[in-house]
Amino acid sequence: MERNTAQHILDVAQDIVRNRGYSAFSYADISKQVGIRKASIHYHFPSKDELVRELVKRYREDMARACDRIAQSNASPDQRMLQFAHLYRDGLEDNQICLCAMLAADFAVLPQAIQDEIQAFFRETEAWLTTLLQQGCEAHLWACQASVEQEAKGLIAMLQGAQLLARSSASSVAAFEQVVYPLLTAKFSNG
Amino acid sequence: MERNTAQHILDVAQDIVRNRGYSAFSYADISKQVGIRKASIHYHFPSKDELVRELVKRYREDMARACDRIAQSNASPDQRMLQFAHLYRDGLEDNQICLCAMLAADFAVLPQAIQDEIQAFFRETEAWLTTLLQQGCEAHLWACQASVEQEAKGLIAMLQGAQLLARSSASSVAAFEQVVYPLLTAKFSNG
DNA sequence: TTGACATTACCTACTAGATGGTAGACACTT
DNA sequence: AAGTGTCTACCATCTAGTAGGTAATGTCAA
Repeated sequence: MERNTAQHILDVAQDIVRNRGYSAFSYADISKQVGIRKASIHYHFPSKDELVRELVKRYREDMARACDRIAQSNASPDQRMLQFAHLYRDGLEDNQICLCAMLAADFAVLPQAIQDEIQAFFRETEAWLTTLLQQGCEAHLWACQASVEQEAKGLIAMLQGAQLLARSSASSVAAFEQVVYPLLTAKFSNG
Repeated sequence: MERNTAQHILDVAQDIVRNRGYSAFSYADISKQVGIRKASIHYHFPSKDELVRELVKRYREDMARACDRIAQSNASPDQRMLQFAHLYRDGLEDNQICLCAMLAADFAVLPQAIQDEIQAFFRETEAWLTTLLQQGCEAHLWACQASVEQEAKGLIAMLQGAQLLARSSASSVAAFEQVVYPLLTAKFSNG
């Protein structure tokens, strides 16, 4: 049925991890949802750690692609900022938070290789957002109070935090939007 | 040896949960660190869910007390804001994030009773910070761009997010401080 | 003061079920 | 014949939770 079982496994694993965290997901869960036996998952991913490492790697690449798409659109910096925020909102529709935010919470129980992937993810995202902020500053669309790097870190912290807190709300998406969008348009709007 | 074993169990459990999350902590872990047998923990807390529910309840009360202490000090609103931020920084010294932020990540696997406690925690914290922001506005120490409530939600999101992301850094405390304090003093400082 | 009973706080020993992972057989394609 | 992808059946280990016993302490009436 599935053309590519390995990808299907990763899809399901991603759903579960983003929803319940690293420690609360098991091969049995994946097995049920993918429709193959537990042992067959080990054929594609020898160990749980391997699986999650590849999962984060893929997620990192997906995020990079999504950011590239925003950067290559001919939208204005402030519109790009909104599109970037959308990336964080979208997952909440299925009560999912950013994979790497979830794994940052589980950081203490992760093997080194996965920790490295997560750090790389945040480094890349910060770098991308820093560039965008810089562009907006240079176009005199907004002014940065602190350094551009700090502002980028702060923004990502706010987005990830809003996402995290939103899921304890009855309607996650609405909670996220009510916090993030007013603050964002107040700061990064050309009126 | 321990005067109050129940409190000792909660102390250890809090350490573990704030560090590794809900799903990655077990009665065996507590047993080792407290120095009593697994079965004895069940004497004090009949089930894992009971234990965590009481844990969150106690944490919520502790947080309320800490906020009260700040509110009753005769510091200025901007100094109070910094003291509030300190609450989030302090845990990071032992690589611990806010208990309720961790449990917000694990939200999907928690029983209803614990979910309710967590929601109550965030509601209370938001209400407290809203009051502080309002006081600063009225004293003309700062201006709120969005509504005071939204600003409070955004601030807590930023603090929780910064805490979460900081733990994937080599030196968590420094990472947190570098993000939070410049932004905070830029926004809420009377110069 | 003493004997009877209850309570507290722990223990050992156990259960059923879940966990990640392995061994080896079985089709099916190339 | 070789490789691919799946299966059944199994393993050791860990999980929360239970049953039942034990020693120490408290309570209270005769």
